[in-house]
Formats: sequence, C-alpha cells, structure tokens
Amino acid sequence: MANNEDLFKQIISHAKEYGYIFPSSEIYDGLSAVYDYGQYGVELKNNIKQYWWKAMVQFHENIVGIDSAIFMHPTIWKASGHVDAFNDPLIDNKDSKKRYRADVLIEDHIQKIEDKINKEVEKAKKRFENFDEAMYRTTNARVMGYQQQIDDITARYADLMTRNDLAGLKALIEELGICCPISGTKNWTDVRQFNLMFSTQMGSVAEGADTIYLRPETAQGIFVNFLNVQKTGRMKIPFGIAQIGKAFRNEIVARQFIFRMREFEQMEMQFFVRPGEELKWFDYWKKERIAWHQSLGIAPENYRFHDHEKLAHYANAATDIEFKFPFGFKELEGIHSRTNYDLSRHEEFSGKKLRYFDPETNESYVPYVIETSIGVDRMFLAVFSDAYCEEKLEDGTVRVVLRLPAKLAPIKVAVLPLVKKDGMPEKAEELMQQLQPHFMCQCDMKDAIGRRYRRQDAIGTPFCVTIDSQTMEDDTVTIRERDTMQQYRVNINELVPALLQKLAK
RNA sequence: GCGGAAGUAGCUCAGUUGGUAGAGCAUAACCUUGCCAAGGUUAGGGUCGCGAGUUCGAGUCUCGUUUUCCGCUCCA
Repeated sequence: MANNEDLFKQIISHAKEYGYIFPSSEIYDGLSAVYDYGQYGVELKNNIKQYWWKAMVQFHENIVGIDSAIFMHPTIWKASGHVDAFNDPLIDNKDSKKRYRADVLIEDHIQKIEDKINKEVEKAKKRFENFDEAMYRTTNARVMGYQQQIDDITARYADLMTRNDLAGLKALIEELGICCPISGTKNWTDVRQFNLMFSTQMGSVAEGADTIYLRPETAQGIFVNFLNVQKTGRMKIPFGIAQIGKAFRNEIVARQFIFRMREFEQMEMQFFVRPGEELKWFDYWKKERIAWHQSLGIAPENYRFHDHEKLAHYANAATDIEFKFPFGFKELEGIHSRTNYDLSRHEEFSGKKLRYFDPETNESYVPYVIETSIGVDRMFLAVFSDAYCEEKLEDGTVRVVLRLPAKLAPIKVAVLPLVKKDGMPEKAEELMQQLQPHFMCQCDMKDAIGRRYRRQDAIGTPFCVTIDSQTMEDDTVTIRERDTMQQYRVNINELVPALLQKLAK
C-alpha cells in the first residue's frame, strides 16, 4: 500500500515536471483541488476527447453531438432535482468526527420525546383496564408537558429551516442538549450548508439579478435540446445525443489529484429508446463502452463493472466501469438506465410536450434513456497512471517511460539529428515540414542522442526519427520505437505512410 | 469538516545546540563527441509556502494560516 502511495506521488510529480498538469494559481499558493493542464497535458486531453467523439459520433450514424451552454434556465435544476437535493444543513461532532444532518438530529430528538409519551401511555394501559388513550393524553400533566415541548421545538425548528438560520439551528441543538450518539458529547461544530451547485448572478446585481447555476452535469443540456435535435436532425428512435463539456460541483471534499475536482469535464451520451427496450440497450452500451476502453490496449484486468444495488429513484439499472487507479478501483464511467424521468420532468416543468411519434408502432411516447457518462479528467488520470513506468533495463539502469497509447500521445514523432553538423540540422528542418501536416512533432538537437531518446520516453513520444550520416547519402532514416527501443530504417518518402500505419493500430 | 504527515531551486533532497542558504539531476550558452540519460567550461534560478511572535539574530523555536498527500466523512 505504501508503495502505491509512493507511486501515486511519483506520477503527480512526473505530471508536473514534464508539463502535463500544474496546480492552479501556483504562484499564489494554489487553489484547492484545481489543476491546469500544461503543454503536453492539453494535447493528451484533447486526444482523449477526440478519440471518444469519433467512437461515439463518427462511428454511429444514429448519434449526433451538441455543445450546450454552461448557463441554463434555473428551472432546469428544479426539474432535474438538483435544487432540492444536497441542500442539507450539516453539523460535525468534534469528538467522534461524525457528521450529521442538523435537521435529522432535531427530528430524532423530537422522536425521543414522542417515545416518552408513548411510554407513559403504555404504563397507564397496564394500570387501567378500560383506558381511553385520548383522554389520558389530554389530562395527564406530564404528557401535556412533553407535547408542549414538541410543539415548541417543532415551531422553532420549522421557522429556522424556512429562514435558513444556521446559527439558530446550532443554538437549538445546544439548548436541547443533544448528544452525539457515538461519542456522547455535545462538542459540535457550526452548522454548515452544503450546496452541490455553484451559483452566480446574471444581469445587473443592483436591479435584482437572477441567480443562475453553473451546471453540475452536462446531461440536462442534452435533454432540453431533445426536440430540437430530433426534429432538425430527423432522428429516428433509437438515437443518441453526445456532448463534451465542463461541469461544476461544490464537493465537500475534493481530492486525489485530478480524480475529484470541483471543476471537471464530462463526456456524455444520452441514448433515446422505445419504452420497454431500455434494458436491452443498457446491455448494448455496457458492451460498447468496455470495448472502447479495451481498444486502447490497457490491460483488461484494470477494468471491472460495479453494478449498483441501490438505484436512484429514476433509474432501473445502473453500473459503473471502475478502473484500477494507484489508490484502488474507483469509478471511471457510469452507465445508467434513467427511464423517462428526465424528459417527463421537463415536460412537467416547461409545459412543453417532449414526445416522439413512433411510425412503426403508431404511438406517441416519452422516450426512455440510457446514459453513458465518463469523466475526461478521470480518463486522463487512468491513461496517465497506467502509462507511467520505471523500467529496469538489461544494463541495470532505469528509464522512466510513459507508455501512452500511441494514438493518444501528445507528441507522435521526434526528429533527432544525430549530430549538429554536416547538414543534419537542415535535413531535420526539412523533415519537420514533411511531418507537421500529419503529426504533432518535435525536433531536438541538444545533448547526446541517448539522452534525447530518454527525454521523449518521459513525455511518451512513441516514435523517434533519427537522421544520421547515412541519411545524407541515401535519404533513409531510422525509426526508433518507444516501447521496444528497437530501430529500423525506412526511406524518407515512406516515413509518413509508415508512421500513419503504426498509429492506426 | 476532523485527525495524521509534509511544504527549502524545475525534480529529489541536505542544512549541526538558532548565526542572513547547499548538493545531485534538470535548464541555457559555447566547445567536444555521437545510437540509448553521467565529457569540459560558464551561466541563470530560492525574500526556505504565507503571516505574526520570541530573540541582538529564525530555514531552525512558538502560534496562526494556506497548500498537498493519507485515514475518516461526503459523494445523482
């Protein structure tokens, strides 16, 4: 386990040292759990997005893409359920380190008083044979006292909740002497409100601007455009809408490098199907998505499915594709059968019909939805951490190599003149111009050739093209492969096709 | 949010009982060489995470704060 921690730290260091990922605002001491992608990071990230987009949109005739805005009408988040969820007042006990919902603590306390009343009633029942519970409740002073307490607390509690008075909630908890069930102490932190969504103001604040939210998921941008895309794209069910974009969640704890960030990027596809056929398509997308992951050549044992036992109220099937990160198996992608919940809710809140007339069945219905949703940053971390390798060579030395899938590598080809003379630099420039239209490439003339190979290994460049004295005679160069360190010679004219063929694999 | 550990050059780290910062690698220039990281010469780069306090004097001691990692917690 300690080794995995060290490995993770080395991966983070490597990401910074070689221009993949930097802490955000670093010269100002950083901003918690926010990261910037550097010169190679952005290439890798773009390549991941492009690889996904091609697999989903280009290779499926019935899937189209959109790019919806981050700002959306506030009612959308009421319809989606995001406004009501995650709006709980939370409080921690400092001794047991346990976190509770403040409203639940108070309700439990009320329940305890209620229990006392019931106890009194039970006792009385034992004593009197023809006992009238209602009468007892109204006449017994002790019970009336309890009932008064409940009424008082309930009234105050309701008032505090509607006014969102967090300090008042804490005061009430302290006043009632509520103890932590685990530590038994009353050592509480302040009550804090956690809202999942970031909000901001649109329009002039002075004139009473509207609060709008930064989207916590990209999915809703697809649902609200369902009719637009279906009609203008003449889409027939089953069909899908794909989108890549930023989303924002004000997580209580955001950690583990780029695994959980408050600003992150998603690649989502919502697939609209006929009601009753959703589970068939759920299975179809499970297979499609895992095949996509495995097409990158990452070891299959690093992936596993994790089926949800507890389903969200709108879902009738859900699974995660988990990846073996350096800190263990964690969710990388979610595949959910969301029923017709989202579209139905938007029908309800917008008053617009979101239906599809199915010419095959002559029926009009709200389509069911299968969602595939993968985090770009998580995919980046999966690819990057899987690629990082400290390889022991035969001569006993170690080389650090990023075994990135070649099609995702930021730099595909490095052009390396063996020496900085005899016309080789000029030849290298010529070669660069030949390669640039096809590949991200780099030319490096500094230091010994071996060191230059290692530099390219460290950033994951799959191919190095070396110009030597023989090149000057017969226009052949050597291609050196990152993973095997093997070299072979090709004619300059065959270089581009040869590399393209290698990258297509 | 609670607890633990840490923060000194791009990276990895040293820095004595307190006396105003060092190494290796990396980077840049020039020379030499040339097929798997280690040649030579030279140069650049640090208000020691930030802010107070103690002290004649703080990288070092005290307090606060911030960032990162780990555990708990949370996780539509």
